[in-house]
Order: sequence, then C-alpha cells, then structure tokens
Amino acid sequence: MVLARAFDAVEHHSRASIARFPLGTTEFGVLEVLYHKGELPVCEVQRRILVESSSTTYVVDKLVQRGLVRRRPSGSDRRVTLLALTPAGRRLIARIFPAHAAAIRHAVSALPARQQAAAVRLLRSLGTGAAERLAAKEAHHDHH
Amino acid sequence: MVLARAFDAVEHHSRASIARFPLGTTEFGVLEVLYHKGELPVCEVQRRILVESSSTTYVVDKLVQRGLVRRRPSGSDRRVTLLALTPAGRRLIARIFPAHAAAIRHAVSALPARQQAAAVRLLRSLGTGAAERLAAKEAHHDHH
DNA sequence: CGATATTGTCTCGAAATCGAGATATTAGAT
DNA sequence: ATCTAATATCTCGATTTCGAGACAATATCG
Repeated sequence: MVLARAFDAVEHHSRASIARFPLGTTEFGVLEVLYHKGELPVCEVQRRILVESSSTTYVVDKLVQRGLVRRRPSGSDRRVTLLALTPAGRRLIARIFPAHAAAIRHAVSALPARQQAAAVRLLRSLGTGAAERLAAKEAHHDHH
Repeated sequence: MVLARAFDAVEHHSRASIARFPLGTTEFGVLEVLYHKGELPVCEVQRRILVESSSTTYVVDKLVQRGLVRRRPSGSDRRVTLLALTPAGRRLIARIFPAHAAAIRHAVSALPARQQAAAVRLLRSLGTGAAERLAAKEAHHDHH
C-alpha cells in the first residue's frame, strides 16, 4: 500500500507535468527513451516504458502520424523495426524534457538527497527481486 | 524510474495473484477495503483504492450486479451512499484474501524485514511529501 | 538438416480508465 | 436568509490499455 501510494503521488506529478504539453504519459515515455538511448527496436522501447506491446504499437502509430517518430526496418533481424526520433520529435522532447525533470525532482524533494539514494537502493533490490520471482513463477508454470 | 519499476514488478505479482479468482484488480480493491474497514461512503473507497470517481462508480455497479456489494443511502448526509459487502461478497473476499496477502509477502520478500521497514518509512515520507506538493500546486493554481 | 520453440511486431476486438460536466446536497460567508 | 463554494455521486463519450492470436523470422536442439 505504501509503495502504491508513493508511486501514485509521484505519477500524478508526472502526469500533471506532461499535461502541459500535447502528449500523453506513454507518448512522452517513447520520446524520452528514444531521446536518451537513440534508435531502438520496438521491443526494447516496450520493455523500458512498461506497457504491453500492443499499446506500444498504438502509441508509436500516433507519434509516426504526427511526424515525431519514424520506423525503419533493421538490416540484421528482419523481424525488428527500429524507432528513432525525427528532427521535429527531437526538437519537441529536447524542449520539454528539462521542465519535466525539474517537476519530478520537485515531486520527490520531500526526501533529502541522502534518503533519496537510500530509497533508490532499497527499491532497486525490491524491484529486481520481485521481477525474478515473477520469472521463476512463470518458468515453473510453463514447466508443468 | 526505480520507483516505477519496483511498483510495476509488485503490481504484476498482485495482478497474477488476483487473476486466480474472477476479479479485476480494482474490484478486488473495493472488496478488500470494505472487508477491512466495514461500511464506507463511495468517496472514501475511491480515495483508498486510488482511481477516479467515475471508475469507482463503474466497478461498484459491476459488483452490485454480481451480488457482492450493496449500496445504501446515508441517513446523515443525503449526498453520500454507503457501500458494504453482502454475505456473498464477504465469503468471497474472506476466502481469497489470505492467499493474496501471502502472494504479496512473497513478492516483497527480496528485502529482509528490517529493510522492508526502512523502505516503508522512506516511501511514506516520499508519498505524503509528494501529495502535499500536489495539493499546494492545485491551491496555487486555483488562487490565480 | 529439420522440427520445434522463441521472439518481434502487428491486428482486432474488448475492457478499464479517465475527464468533463450534470445534479443534488451541504457548508460557509456576508 | 441568501449567495457562493465545496462535496458526493453519477452519466456519457472518448481515450488508453490490454489480451489473444496471426504471422514472419530467428534460434535451438536433436
């Protein structure tokens, strides 16, 4: 419950921040990851923004239509299509990202830096541990 | 990001656990809060399960149709309608809650008890701090 | 090599969630 | 008392997200 409440409160800040621009949370996530990581396969973007693959397809469609992202087939693996920002997409995310980062910093500023670092360590363990347990459970279930 | 990942991983456990029963996550949330707190106004349930009021109405409708929850007008405030479990709803949640609680305990068991307590303290500060900042921002915005 | 499993992407409906506003009620202020 | 603001619930339409599966390409293992 405490985890859910903390996440919800920070997410509200994030949504409110992004709502200043003509983007949804998921759309922002796609632009942001492409901005920081460069060209990536769809599945990689999907893993990073934590939504299901069909949602990713939908959101990317909209961003392509708006001329913010382009698709390109990968040469090495013909199943994958690579995503990258267009110049317009890059301009947009470069303009709004700093303001968003500031909003998030403000959202979590109830914790002083030292405690933020401690929270990150704990949450990282918690997250990877829970993810491992999920994977283990699926393997066990598949096995049977 | 770390917060989002930790929450997502634990939520996956929660979803998978609840999926064993014929309930959605939000439906489970309503039953659970009524189970532990007794009869409550709709708005109180809404605050506790962290979704918007229109979603709460929708979910409660479904639970009422399935005979798990009943609505009752409040005597003291004619705006509010109180929600409570029916006997069938109580039986259902009493049966499945222990299994769900065990699943969540397992999900977070990567952290030993001492670190879980530390994480709870940090996340509580983070959550209430972020929520206060949200409220402050809205007040400021309204003011103008 | 060949059979099988896995992976990456997308399509298609269905479901959940949201946002804006309608309505009714209560609380607060002048 | 009356006017205004705030609160509670619900309706409706739109958006977002999901889940199951289709399909093609690649990886794996006997």
